[in-house]
Amino acid sequence: MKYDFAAIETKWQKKWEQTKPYAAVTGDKRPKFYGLIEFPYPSAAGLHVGHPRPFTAMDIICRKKRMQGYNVLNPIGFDAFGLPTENFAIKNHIHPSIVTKQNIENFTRQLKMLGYGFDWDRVVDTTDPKYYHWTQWIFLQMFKHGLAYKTTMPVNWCTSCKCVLANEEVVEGVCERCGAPVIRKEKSQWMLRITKYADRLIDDLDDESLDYIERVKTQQKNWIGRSTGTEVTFKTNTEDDITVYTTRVDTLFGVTYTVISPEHPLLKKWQPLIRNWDEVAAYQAAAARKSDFERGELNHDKTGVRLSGIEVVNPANGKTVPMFVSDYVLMGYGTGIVMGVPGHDQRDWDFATKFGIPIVEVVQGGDITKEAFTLKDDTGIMVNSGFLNGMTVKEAIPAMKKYAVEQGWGHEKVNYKLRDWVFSRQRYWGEPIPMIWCEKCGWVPVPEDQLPLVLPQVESYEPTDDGESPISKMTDWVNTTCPCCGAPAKRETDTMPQWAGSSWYYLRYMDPHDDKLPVSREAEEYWGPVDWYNGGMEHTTLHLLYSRFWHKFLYDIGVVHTKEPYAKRTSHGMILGQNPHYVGNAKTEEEKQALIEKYGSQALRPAVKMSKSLGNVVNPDDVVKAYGADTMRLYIMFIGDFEKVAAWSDDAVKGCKRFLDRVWNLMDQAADGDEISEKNAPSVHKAIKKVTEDIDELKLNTAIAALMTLVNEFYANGLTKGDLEALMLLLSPFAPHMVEEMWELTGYAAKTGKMAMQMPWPEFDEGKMTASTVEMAVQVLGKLRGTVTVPVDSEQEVVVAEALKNEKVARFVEGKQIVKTILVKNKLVNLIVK
RNA sequence: GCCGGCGUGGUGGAACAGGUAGACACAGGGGACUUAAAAUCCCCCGGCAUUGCGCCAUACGGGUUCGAUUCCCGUCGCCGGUACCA
Repeated sequence: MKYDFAAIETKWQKKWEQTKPYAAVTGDKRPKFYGLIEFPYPSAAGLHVGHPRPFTAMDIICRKKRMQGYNVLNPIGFDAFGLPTENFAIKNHIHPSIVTKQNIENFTRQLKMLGYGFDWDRVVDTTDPKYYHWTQWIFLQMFKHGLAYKTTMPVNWCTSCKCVLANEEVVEGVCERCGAPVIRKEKSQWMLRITKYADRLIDDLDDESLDYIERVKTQQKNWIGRSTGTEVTFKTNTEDDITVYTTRVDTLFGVTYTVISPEHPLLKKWQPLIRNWDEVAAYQAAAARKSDFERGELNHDKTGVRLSGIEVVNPANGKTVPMFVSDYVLMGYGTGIVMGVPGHDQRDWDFATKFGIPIVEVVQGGDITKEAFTLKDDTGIMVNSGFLNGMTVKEAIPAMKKYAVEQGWGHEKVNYKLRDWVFSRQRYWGEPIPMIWCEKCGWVPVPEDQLPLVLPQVESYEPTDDGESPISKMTDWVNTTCPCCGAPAKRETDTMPQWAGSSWYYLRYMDPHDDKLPVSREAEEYWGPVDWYNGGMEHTTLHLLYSRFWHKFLYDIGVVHTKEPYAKRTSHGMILGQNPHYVGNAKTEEEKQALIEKYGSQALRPAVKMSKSLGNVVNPDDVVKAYGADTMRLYIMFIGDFEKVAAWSDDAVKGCKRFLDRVWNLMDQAADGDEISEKNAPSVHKAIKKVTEDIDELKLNTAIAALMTLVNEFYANGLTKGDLEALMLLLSPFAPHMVEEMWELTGYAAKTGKMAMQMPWPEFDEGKMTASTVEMAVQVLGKLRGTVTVPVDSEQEVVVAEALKNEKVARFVEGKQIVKTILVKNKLVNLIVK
């Protein structure tokens, strides 16, 4: 009988649809396991082969957990608000809600086609008012707790599209879509005070119960960017003192100037005192015109203007130094004013060199005529620094800090790179922010019993010329009355960013139909926290940080009972496509040269990111059609180390199909006998151990290799039905459709009354894993000279005696003395001769 | 620049509390079965020497060790994140 994957997969998918073997039961007595994958954005292009990698891995983990007796929650949903859908809708003149509905239907079809064991009764869709009701509710709680506020701040403004862009939409200083320059524009925006949680977001990462891969923790910490330094106050010749922030207070004696950011409000106040005001004002205006890109990434050339008439006094030595305005000082970090220590900070060195400012050495160890000496370790000794002279930098920092505190002009200060979260988007396809502006009462929340505040239907959802959300044109909707005083008032027309809906969706899966709370206490206490969350590296900073922040807030207001949302976080690597311009494909030297000339370093890579323009996109539909879902699942796991990038290969897929064919054909060869055969016992038990452990460690590629090895053994040794039964159970999480069909055909379904996926996971017996003899390596002076077969656990004398019988070994030992013998039990013996 | 990570056959990749490098697979070669092809089954497959009994091989150069892909120091190259954060 042939392995007819198409018919088999359709048959079993239908059966699972009807019998719902993947339903999660809240409150069940079995131990719970909540396995989560990042829900997809339902794009018009459909599922990409990148999706099945994490989805299949988590599906396998969850299937094994079910067989091990766990009550498993393995949910799926759709992160459906956002720009791509809105842009698609604008281009094709279809309402975003219709586009979304179609895309979700297509994704659902594809996900079911791949045989995932999702609980389809718990699907979450972020654009469903029943869902965003609670997204809005959480926002209101944040507002009530002082975590949401509105403020004016610069945003990215596309000069051609005339609209506000998210940072991700600005690529190298121009608009991602139209290529026009992007400038900064002041706009009033809703903000979330994530900075208030900065310390907890860092410190809780070190909790022992939190199992995140190391690079994720590091990235979170770097993003928050906590640094401990000192704030130092300098007196000036004006009525205002200035304060600077520094992490190198030890270098205070090396200060030769100070710099103020062009946006600093003090400049305006000092206008009458600044003798070259015209020059300064011109510099300010020029800086404001520059995009962040010009100011930062592109151009590190230092510019600036000296403030004529302003002088400041270094509190450490009483010396008077000048002040400059320069855009290398950021208003948003520290105090917006820095002290210039050109001897020991490269940026300051560049600036001082350009403006002819003196450079003073206060830490010995470098050559400050060539570059700044910035080392912070013990190699530098303090000089030209009064009472600090002779100390190392490490000693000088606390000494100076202590002195500054005593003198009353300095104190320790912690700073963060993390800024508050810009939460407004002037776009249509997002959750309306449920706030009302009243001239008398200010910002008033929409009463909770009026939630959800449904996104109104508009005629045009294109961005408006003035940069306001398209909803602002809906005067019927915008004009309302103040819930507080009843006076005429206006609704907020900004919507939330795409990050909003994804910040708490994992909670909704626990209790998806609740209409009183985002999640009931009962469901959350049973299912929380997520036991295992896998997602892409591209989400390890923002999404992870945002959702951890929301979760901590919900913890504070008593909605959830854990401090962290996810107990364990892993990440998968991207799937790359074959590079059509790879030099390796070239037949002749000339062709090679031509490719390198045309595509540069791109031509040197065998695999690159899939893209339509390169024509290397693989569609899961095509793979499933040609080889079946089980082959697709197997291949995407076999492709390589789960955490690393991997290149798709059409050829290699065939190998996985061949393997499944070989498994299928074993049905004809299995001899009677319900037990695991004695001959195969060591192989079977080793395979059980390997597959069990590898799934837990996310090493799905070697788990599959172990199954392939087992099948090869069966072909070599023959097998019983009992051997085949063990193989079917081990393969069931990987190739569920085929295994269920085999389970039925071999009579196990009738005998047990269960599907294979409902059987207990096989247990291995350590005692049955080893044969009676073992092959050991024999080394002479550390070099392999032969192998011997000896009884398991043989003593040294036995192994050595046997080893010396080996002709080759004997030759290398001949005429020499064995001075030492190293034995690694059942593995090798190393003879040291002289 | 800074912070992570990685460099193993023609290819994807195994093996790292130091212990037979190249599991498993793809591509390639040979054979069996076929009128033939596909499919299937069996064998070979790092390099150089030789016709098996040797030498060299885990980016490169050192070190520790009986023994290093694995640990340490240095160099080169690639990938990801981040970037005038004082």
